[in-house]
Amino acid sequence: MLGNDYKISTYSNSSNIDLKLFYSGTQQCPPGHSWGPALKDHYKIHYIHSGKGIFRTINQTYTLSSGQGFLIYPDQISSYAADEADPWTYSWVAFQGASAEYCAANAILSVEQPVFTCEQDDVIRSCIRQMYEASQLIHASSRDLRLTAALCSFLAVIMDSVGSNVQFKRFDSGKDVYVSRILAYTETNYSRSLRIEDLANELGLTRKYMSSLFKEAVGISPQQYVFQYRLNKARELLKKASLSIREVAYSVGYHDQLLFSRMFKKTFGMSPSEYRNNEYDKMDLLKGNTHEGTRE
DNA sequence: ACCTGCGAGAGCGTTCCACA
DNA sequence: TGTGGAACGCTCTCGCAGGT
Repeated sequence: MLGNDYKISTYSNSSNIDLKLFYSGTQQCPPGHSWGPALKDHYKIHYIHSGKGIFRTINQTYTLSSGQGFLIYPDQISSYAADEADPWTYSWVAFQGASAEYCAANAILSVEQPVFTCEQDDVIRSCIRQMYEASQLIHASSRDLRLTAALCSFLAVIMDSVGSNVQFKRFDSGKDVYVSRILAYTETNYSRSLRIEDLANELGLTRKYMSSLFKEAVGISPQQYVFQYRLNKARELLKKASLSIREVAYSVGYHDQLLFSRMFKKTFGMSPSEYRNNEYDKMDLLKGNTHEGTRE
């Protein structure tokens, strides 16, 4: 798996909507091997085992070598290229889901700061190997759990490493503890009726002060965050044919399907059923035009 | 089963200001 | 610097009616 040859694995563990592993692999790149400039519709982390190369975003160019990595954000133009003299060997992991952004933020990565250093090459290799081995399992349910577990391990290794050498802002000051508690509370209570006032009481703050703290740290108000979190969850749930629109609405905290449809359309420009039909059309296209193992 | 339009009330964010 | 009270305007939520 991780020798000089490369193998590519594509997965379809659709049962975990919080964090979904798309594909992963390892490649010893030929000199000058490049990708982009282009967009991706998911998160993708590259980790460099050896050699050198360049990663470019819209604002920055990074020269990277072994022990470093970079995160490509969805819908952000980027490109990368292996060095002509000393091309890199890297592993990549592509993922998506409602928790993906949260994981990126916890790894102290951002669109402005997408590069990290991680000295745990062996552990990273082990995680990639686990993903590959899990993908070979026959039973879909246990395979999906193991794929997600391997992805979580991979992200945890990066979080640990980045967190240990970072000079950026972390959730450890008094204010940020409040913010992280608000985030956690939202993510565990989004499916039931959730009042900002109650949340403020829970934290022992006034609604006004809590909102200002949250907005200062996250950039949007608590209500907006809950709103976006619910609708992103709904989008994932709508991809499941077995759930009716009413059930999806109820699952993400909207006890009124009518209100849910209205909010969904306001946010995404189409009704929940239109969104679902679009997703099915996309899946039909993919089934007809692609084949396993060719995504990188 | 699902979507749209409308109106009313409740909840929320923001601003200004004050206090410890 | 951290916190909160009052007030105001905006947005969300809810309920109803009607259409596809």
